[in-house]
Amino acid sequence: MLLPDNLTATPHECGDCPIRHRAVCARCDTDELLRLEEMKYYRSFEAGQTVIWSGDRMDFVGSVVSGVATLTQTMEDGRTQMVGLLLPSDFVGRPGRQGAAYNVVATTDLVMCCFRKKPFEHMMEITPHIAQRLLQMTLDELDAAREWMVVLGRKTAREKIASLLAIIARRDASLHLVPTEGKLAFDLPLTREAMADYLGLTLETVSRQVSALRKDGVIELQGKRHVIVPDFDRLMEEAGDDSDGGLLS
Amino acid sequence: MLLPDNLTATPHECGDCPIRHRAVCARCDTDELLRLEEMKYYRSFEAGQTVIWSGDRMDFVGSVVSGVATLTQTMEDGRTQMVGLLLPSDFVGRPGRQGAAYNVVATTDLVMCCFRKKPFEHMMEITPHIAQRLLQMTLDELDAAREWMVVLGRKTAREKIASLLAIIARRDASLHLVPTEGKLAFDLPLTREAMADYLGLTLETVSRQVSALRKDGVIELQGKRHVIVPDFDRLMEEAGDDSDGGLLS
DNA sequence: ACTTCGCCTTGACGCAGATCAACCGCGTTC
DNA sequence: GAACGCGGTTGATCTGCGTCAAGGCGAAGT
Repeated sequence: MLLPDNLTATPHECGDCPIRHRAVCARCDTDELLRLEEMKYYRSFEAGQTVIWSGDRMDFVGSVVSGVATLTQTMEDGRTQMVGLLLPSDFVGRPGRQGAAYNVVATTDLVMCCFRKKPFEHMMEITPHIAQRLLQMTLDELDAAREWMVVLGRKTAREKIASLLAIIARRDASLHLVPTEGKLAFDLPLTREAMADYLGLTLETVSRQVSALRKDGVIELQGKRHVIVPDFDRLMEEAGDDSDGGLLS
Repeated sequence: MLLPDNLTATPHECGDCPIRHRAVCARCDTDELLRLEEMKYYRSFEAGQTVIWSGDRMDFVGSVVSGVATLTQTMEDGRTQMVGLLLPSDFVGRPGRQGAAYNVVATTDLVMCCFRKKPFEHMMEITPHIAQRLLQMTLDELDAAREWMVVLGRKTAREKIASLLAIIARRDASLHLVPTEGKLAFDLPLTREAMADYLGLTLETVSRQVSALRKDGVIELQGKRHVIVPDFDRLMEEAGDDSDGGLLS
C-alpha cells in the first residue's frame, strides 16, 4: 500500500489544476514555489480503493482534486467511525508526522494532487507563509471536527442526516459556482453505511430518516443517490442549526 | 468580557513558568523570542468564570498554566456539547482569526499565560519555526478531536466514562512525573454535568455509570471527586481502547 | 431470461440511555 | 440552627434508535 502503481507525474501549470492546491498555488506564489509546482503529481483511485491504511508510512501530502474520500477509525470489535470527509480542495497529510493516523478510503472515483513529503517539508521550512497557510487550513479542519462533535453528541438521528446533507450541499454548491436560486441538487457520494459511520448511527436508521425527510418534503430523491433540496433554509432548520453558514450570503 | 480586570503582567524567566508555553519557549529558542518572552503576561480566573464568549473578539493567545477550562458549543435550544478540554500546557487561541469560536469556561481555578495576538502573529511571521510548532500543536488537537469523535459516535455510556477518566488520568500522570507503580489518583476537575456535556450524555447517566464502575472495582472514589485507579490497564479495557497510549511505555 | 450480488428499504421487537421525580449531603446565609 | 442552594445519587418509566429479519430493486454475469 505504499506507492501504488497508478501514480502519474503530470507536469502542468497551476491554471490547469481544476482545484488549486490550496496550500501551495503557483498562481498566487512565485519563485521557489514554481520548483515545488514541478514536483506536483497526480494519483487516481477507483471507488472503494483504500488510499492508505492507518499506521502505514505516509510519504506524501496532497489534496483532493475530484471525488470524495473518507478518514475512518475502527475499534478492535469492528465498530467504525468516520472522522473526516474529504471533498475536493481538502488537504490530506500531516507534515512532520511519520505514519497515517487513519484509514483513507475513496468512496467515489478519486483524483488527488500530491507532493512528496520530504521536499514539501523542506519548502515549508524555507517558505514561512506555507506553514502559515497550512496552519489556517488545519484550524479549519479543527473547527469542522468540533462542529461534528456537536452533531455526534447532541443531535437526533433526523438532525444528523439533515446536517450531513447540508454540509454536502453547501460544499457542492460552492464548487459549480452556478447560483441555482435556492434549489440545490447533488449526488450523494456515500453509501448508507458510510453515512451511518459518519453520523454514529446504523444504516437502517439512516435509511429510515432519509425516507422520513423525503416523505416530509424536506428533500426529494431521484433514485437512491440523487438528492434535490427545494429549500435550503428548511434543511438547515431540520439540522437544528439555523445559520446558513454563508451559503446564501 | 473583553479584558478582565484580573489581568496581571508578570515579567519572568522561562524557567519560572511551571508549564512552559509550548509554542514559544525562550529556554529552547533565543534572541527575538526573548522579546516575546517579555510580553508574556498571566491571567487568572476563578472556577466557573467565563474566559471568553463565542463570537467575542479575542485579542490574545495563550496556554493553560494550571487548572482546567472547557470549550463548549451551545445550540439554540440549550443542548450543549463540550468540544475541547483544556488541561495544563494546552494552547488556546486561533492566530489569524478574529473572534472566538466557542465559549471558554474555567471549571476550576485557572491560570493562563498569554500573549497579545498582534505581536504574537508578527513574531510568527518573522520566526518560521513558531508557525511550525503551532501547526504541530494544532495537528495534535485535531487528532484529539477525532479520537473524541469515535468516543461520541461509537462508544457506550460506560466506555465513554472510562475513556474520559483515562484521558484525565494520563494527562495528570504526565504532570507530577512521579511514577506511582500502576496506581493513579486524581481529582475530577469536572462536575457530572460537564462530564455529560463532554460525552454527549445526561448527568444522570454519568452518575449511574460512575457508580457502576466503582461497584465493579474499576475505580475507587473518595468523596465525589477524588478518583483512584487501581489498574490503569483495566480502565483502558473498559474504555474499549486497548492501547495504553504510551503512559506506561 | 435467470441468477447473483450489492445496496437499500421496511417491519417487529428490545434495550440503553433519556426523562421525570424524589431525595441526600454539605456548605453558606441569615 | 433553620432555610437554602448546589451538586450528586437513585428509582420509575418512557422512547429513540439498535438489532434482527425479510424482501425489493437495479446492474452485471452466465
